[in-house]
Amino acid sequence: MVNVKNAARSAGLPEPAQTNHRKRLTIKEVAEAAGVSTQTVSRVINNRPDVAPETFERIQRIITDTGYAPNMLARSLTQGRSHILGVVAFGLEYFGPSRVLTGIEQQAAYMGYSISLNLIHDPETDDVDRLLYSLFSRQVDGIIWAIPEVGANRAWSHASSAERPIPVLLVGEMAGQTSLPSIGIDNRAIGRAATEHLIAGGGRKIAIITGPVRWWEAQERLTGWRDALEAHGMPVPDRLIATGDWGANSGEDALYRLLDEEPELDSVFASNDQMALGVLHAAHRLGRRIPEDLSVVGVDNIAEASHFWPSLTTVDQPLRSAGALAVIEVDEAIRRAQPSRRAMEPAQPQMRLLQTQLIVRESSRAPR
Amino acid sequence: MVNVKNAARSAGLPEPAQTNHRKRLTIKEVAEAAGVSTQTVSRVINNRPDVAPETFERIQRIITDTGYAPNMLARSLTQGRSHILGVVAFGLEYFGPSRVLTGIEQQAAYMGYSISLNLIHDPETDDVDRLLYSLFSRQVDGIIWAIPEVGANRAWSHASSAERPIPVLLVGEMAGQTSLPSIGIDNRAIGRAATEHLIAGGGRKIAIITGPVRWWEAQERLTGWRDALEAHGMPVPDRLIATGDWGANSGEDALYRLLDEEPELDSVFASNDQMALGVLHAAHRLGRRIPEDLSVVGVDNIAEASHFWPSLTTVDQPLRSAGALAVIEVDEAIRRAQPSRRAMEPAQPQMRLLQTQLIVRESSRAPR
DNA sequence: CTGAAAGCGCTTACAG
DNA sequence: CTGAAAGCGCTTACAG
Repeated sequence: MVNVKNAARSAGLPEPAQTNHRKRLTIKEVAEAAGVSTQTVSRVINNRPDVAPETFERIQRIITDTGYAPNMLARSLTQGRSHILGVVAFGLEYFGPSRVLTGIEQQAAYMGYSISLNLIHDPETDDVDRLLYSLFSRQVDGIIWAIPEVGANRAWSHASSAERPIPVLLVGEMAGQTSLPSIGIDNRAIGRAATEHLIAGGGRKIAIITGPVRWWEAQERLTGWRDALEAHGMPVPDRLIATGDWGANSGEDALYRLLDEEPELDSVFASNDQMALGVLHAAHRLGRRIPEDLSVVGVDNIAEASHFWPSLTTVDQPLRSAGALAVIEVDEAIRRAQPSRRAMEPAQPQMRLLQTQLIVRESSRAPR
Repeated sequence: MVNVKNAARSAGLPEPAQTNHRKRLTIKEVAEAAGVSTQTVSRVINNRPDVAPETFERIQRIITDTGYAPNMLARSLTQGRSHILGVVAFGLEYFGPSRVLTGIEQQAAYMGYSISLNLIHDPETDDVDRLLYSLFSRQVDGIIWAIPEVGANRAWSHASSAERPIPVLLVGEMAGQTSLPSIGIDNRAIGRAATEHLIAGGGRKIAIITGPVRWWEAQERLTGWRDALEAHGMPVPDRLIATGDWGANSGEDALYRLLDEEPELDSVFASNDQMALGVLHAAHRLGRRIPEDLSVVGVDNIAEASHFWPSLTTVDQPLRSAGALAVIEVDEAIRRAQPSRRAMEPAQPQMRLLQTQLIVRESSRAPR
C-alpha cells in the first residue's frame, strides 16, 4: 500500500498535517522536490522518451518513494478521454448477464479501461434517458449496453448516430434494425439445435417452455424450436407452448400444464436451465422417468447443470467472449472517433452473432 | 436521448461540424447563449437558491433544450470529490459476491455515487497494491473491498489508517484484527444453526463438507459445526470432515469419501448449496434416501435450492443488505473525512455481523 | 532535453 | 442577485 506519510518524510517533503486524510501529492510538489518543471514530471509519468536518463530516474525515484499518484480526473480533463467505459447491465443474479459482465471487466482491465457499472433493475420502466445522460455527463469514452431486450426499452437506440456523441455497443440481439453495432448469441440456432437433438432422440411430441414473451431472446429460441419442427414436417400446435419466467418454479408449473393438455408429451425444450430444473422436479413428483419417459434440454450450461438429477443436456453460450468482444469493438469505435483522426470512417453498424454448443448429458435420449 | 444537433440549432448555437461526434457543449457556451456569466449557469446547475427566478428559468430552458450535461470530471476536480466508489469484487459467477454487488450498486445509485467496478480473479495472487494505487489515482471517494478473505490477501488492510488516504470498508469477516471497519455475515452462527438442526433431526454421525481451507468463511462455518457438536457432547473426529472447493463436483466426491470412512453417516452439512447439490447427486447414485438415510443442509439459499430433488434445507444470508449497508457506512466515513469538518472524529473500526436464517425444506429430517 | 504559457470545464470565495 | 478573478491538477503545443 502506498505509504504517503513515510514516503513524504523520506523525500524531504512537508509531512501531511495530522489531519490524517485528504492531502494528496500533486505534480507540482513532485516537480519542486525534483527541481524541475511540472512539465518534465508529466513526461516521466507518461513515459515519454525525451527526458534525460538521469533526470528521468531522479523523478521516477521520487514518485515511487512518495507514492505519488497522478490525478486521473485532471488528466482526463485535458486529454478529452476518461478511459472509462460505461457498462449498463441487468440482474446480476441471472446467469447470462453476470457472465457477460465478467468478460467485459476482464477485457476492459486488460485494455486499460475502468468500468463504471450501472445496473438496471427493471428493463421496461427504468429511466433510460436519465442513465444515458448521466453516463454522458461522467464523460465515459463509450457505452456497452448489456441489457436483454425487453419490450421497447431500446427505442432510444434507433436514433441517428449524429445524436449519439459517444460510441455505443449493444450486447445481445436486437429485434428491429438499429444504427448501433451489436454482439449477440444466435438464439434462434439454440432453439433449433436443442429441438433437433430432441427429434433425433425419437421425440414426437416436443414442447417448449419459453421465457417471458416480451424478451427478444425468448422469442428467438421459440422461433428456432418452430423452425426445427417444421423442417421435419411436424405439427406446431399451441398446446405444446408454455410460457415461463426463467425461474425453476415456472418450469415446474409449465410441465404440469403441458402434460394436462398433451398427455403423450415425450420431450421438453426448456429455454433455460432453471426452468429445466423445474421440469425435472415436476417429473420426479409425477414419477416420470427421465429421459425414458421425458427427454429434457435446457439452455445456459450453468455450473450446477451437470449435477442435476439426472445431469442436464443443455446449450452452452460463449457469454464471456461476447463481453470481451464488446470491449474490443467499442474500443475500436472510440479510436475511430478520436478527433485526431480526420478520416472519420463511418462506423458501420453490424451485428455479430456468436455460435453455441450443445452439451449432451443424461436428461435427454441419445439419437438413434 | 440527448439530441445535440437539433438542440443546438434551436438554441441558436453554432451547429456542430459534420464530424458528427465529439463536440460537447460547455458551461461557457450555455452562458453565452443565455447572456450571463458561467457563474450563474453554475448556480442553476447546482440548484442554488440565489438566482432570479426569471434568469433561472431562461437558463434551465437552454440546458434542457440543448441537452447540456455538466462535465463531472471538471466538477470533481474543483470540488475535490468524485462521487465515485471503488468496488473491488470477486468471481461474479459465485452466488455470494454477485448478491453483495447488487446490493452495493443499488444503494450507491440511490445515494448518487457511481461505481467503479474492479474484479479480482485470483484473490491470492492478484496485485492488490497496484489496484489500490489505481483506485487512488482515479480519485474514488471511498473503497468497498468485497473480496472473500483468502490466505493473506488482506495484509495491506492492517496498515495504520494514517496511510490510507481514503475510507475503506470491508465486506465479509476478517480473520485477524484490522483497523478497518467491516460488515460481514456471522458464518460461525451459520455452522452452528445448520448443525443444531441436523442434531435435532436425530443425527448421530454428522459430517461437514467445508470450503477451501484458506477461505476464512469456510473456517468459520467449520468452527460453528464443531461448536455445535461439542455443545452436545458429541465427538468430533477428523473422518467427519471433508474439504471441497465450493463446486458441486467436490461435494459429490466428498460424500463418497465420507461414506468410505464412516459408513454409518446419517447427516451432512455442506458449506454451500452447490456442494449440497453434489451430495444429493451422489446419494441418488448410491441409492440412499434423502432425508431418511441422509439428512442434508446447505448454505446460501440459491434460487435453485427449492427445486433440488429433494428440495434443499439451507441457510439464507442477507447479502444484499450487507452490500447496501457497506455503501451507507462508507458514505458516512467519507463525510466524516470531509475537509470542511474540522472535528475529525476518528473512524472507529468496528465489525458488524449480520444474522442469517435457516430455511427448512425436504432434504433434512424434521426435529423430533 | 527542458520550461513558460495557455487551457481543459468547472467551482470557490470575494466584490458589488 | 450577478460577475471578474483565481484555481483544481494536469497536458498540449510552442520556444529555446
